[in-house]
Amino acid sequence: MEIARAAAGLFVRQGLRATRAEDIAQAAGIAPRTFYRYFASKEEAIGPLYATGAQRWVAAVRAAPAEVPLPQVLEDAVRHTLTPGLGVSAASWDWVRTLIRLAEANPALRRVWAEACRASERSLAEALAERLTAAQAPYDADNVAARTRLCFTAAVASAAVRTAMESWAAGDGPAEGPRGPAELAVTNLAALRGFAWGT
Amino acid sequence: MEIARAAAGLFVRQGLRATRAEDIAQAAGIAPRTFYRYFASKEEAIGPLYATGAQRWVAAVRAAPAEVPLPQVLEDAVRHTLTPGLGVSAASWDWVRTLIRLAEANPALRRVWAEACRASERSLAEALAERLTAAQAPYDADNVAARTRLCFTAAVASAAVRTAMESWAAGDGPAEGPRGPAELAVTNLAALRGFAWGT
DNA sequence: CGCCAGATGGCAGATTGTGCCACATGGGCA
DNA sequence: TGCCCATGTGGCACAATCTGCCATCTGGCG
Repeated sequence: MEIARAAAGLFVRQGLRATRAEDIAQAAGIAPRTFYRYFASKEEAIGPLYATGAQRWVAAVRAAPAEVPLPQVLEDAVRHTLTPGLGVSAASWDWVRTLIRLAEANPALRRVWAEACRASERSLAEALAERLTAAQAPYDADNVAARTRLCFTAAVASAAVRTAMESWAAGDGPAEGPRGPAELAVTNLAALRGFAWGT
Repeated sequence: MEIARAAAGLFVRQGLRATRAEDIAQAAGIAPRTFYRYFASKEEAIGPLYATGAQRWVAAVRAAPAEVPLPQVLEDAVRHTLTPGLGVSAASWDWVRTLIRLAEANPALRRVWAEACRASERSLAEALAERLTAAQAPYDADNVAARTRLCFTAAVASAAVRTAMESWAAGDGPAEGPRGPAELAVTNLAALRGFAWGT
């Protein structure tokens, strides 16, 4: 994580191209060889920064009791994790915007971002599966149709947050208020009124 | 595209790790230097294979008249492009399954797949924007809320297809019939009955 | 024929990524 | 205390990946 911060700082300050893996290692106070023990490439170094926010969100979903209806759970999780001041400082949101823009601008980093989104989508799917079993609902992981439905639900929920983040980052609006990522995501979820969430 | 096929063949036959960029170049009958003129890395070489199917689908959506309701357009596009025999041979579907599994198994290739999905999602968003303007609907690309909604709609539709493909590829069912990718995708779209598609 | 634009590829070299082994640290155990 | 082992670290060499620069080829066009 220290490494990730060091990498992000260098990428922003001097560009992706101009920073070598060795530079990141030096900035993080480790040997180049050790850097490659943690990350397979220099781009991957900022992966953890992309992942943490999503992990908080999924954790919030997972922590919700199975009795609460899913749309409500998702909305609450969004409000609790994507709002400045709640665990994430306003300055951090500047970083988030910067990093997402960085990903937009660079193919190699965009892949890292895409992979992070995918990973969070997958862990959300697992969380949803747990909810189903917790609710005594019949869920057969071997059933192609059931699994597809679950993955699709996770993908839709995940996309609501992702597109909100990306749209917000592309513009220059504030991180809070009706144009902030949290409210944009909630709006997306609201558009899903009528979606068959799968009990 | 010849290059992509050559790369896929080598990746499947001898593994990603064991095939060097030079091998792909040789198999495709070009010089290593030329290979790098087309692709930034050896993994990227199979990107076109991931992209073509999605491009066909988006093209089908774009070709549909603006009068037809969007859910219907998406469903028709799915049936016309994801069904064996309609432009894509059954043998090709074996390749599709193999390539998706390859992506699942390898982080580097998974990123290429994720990037391809993302690219198709973006071009679908553009197609939807065109539909809106064609239908004389007010669409303001500078409006954060409007853009978010459009991107989200594209993401949801794209996810319906993507999760269908991935679920199908993960199992060993046939490429046609109710467990084929086309019907799985249609089922996903059906779950969106009630989704506010945005006129 | 001369010229140009675009595609190709040879070559050198910086950078990336990896296998192998050595060293340090710290905890458990006789 | 001395020994062993597990774990994290990093040096070193080397294969592989990319890139910049320039030479060559090819086809169209006046």
